[in-house]
Amino acid sequence: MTLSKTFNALSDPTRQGILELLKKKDMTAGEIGKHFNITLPSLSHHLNILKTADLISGLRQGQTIVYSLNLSVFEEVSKSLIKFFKK
Amino acid sequence: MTLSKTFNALSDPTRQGILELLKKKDMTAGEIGKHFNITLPSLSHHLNILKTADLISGLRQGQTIVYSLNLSVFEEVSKSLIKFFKK
DNA sequence: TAGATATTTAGATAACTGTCTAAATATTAT
DNA sequence: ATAATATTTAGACAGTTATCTAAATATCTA
Repeated sequence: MTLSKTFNALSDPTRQGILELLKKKDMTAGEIGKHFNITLPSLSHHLNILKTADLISGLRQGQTIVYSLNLSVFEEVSKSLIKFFKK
Repeated sequence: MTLSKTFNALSDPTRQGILELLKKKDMTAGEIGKHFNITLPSLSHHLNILKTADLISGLRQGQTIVYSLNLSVFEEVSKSLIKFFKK
């Protein structure tokens, strides 16, 4: 995953909001959706971008899909950013 | 400046390249342009986005405009990012 | 097997973005 | 003043993106 892709995934307010929510706890798509004024298909689109950037994972549990942060990737991205800014 | 705006400014490979160059030394638009296969107007567009995001400054010195990193803003953004990822 | 619930996929559309060429502006030198 | 150099601004265009509605898929329950 390139740094550009990651920055792009992070550059949308809705996606940032999704990540902020998932920092607190894992949530289903429906639960996440209640926090934004967009339709579920639009939300699904954002979830897919975050998944493609490897920032989150979705795990089906019965009828719902539970989303969670990929903490290790988060850590890695954080390090890349610090490196980018500090060097 | 919002974090979204900053991420957006950072999400383009050309703009990342410009920042990498300016980390080394201040440069004029023309000097920067030599490192990329885009026209000067396109480059100017990217410089403007970085300026709007407050990541760089341009100072006219006679016939040329010398661009430099806004180091304090860079520092600040770096801290915001760390906070975003760590909390 | 139906029906209900949760989520995604498909397809359309308006807005945004990166790029270009041509023209404009600013400065310097003759 | 005129010409040359450096950079930006204006306007157009193709590709991408965020959004929507409608339909499809997956799971659970009766």
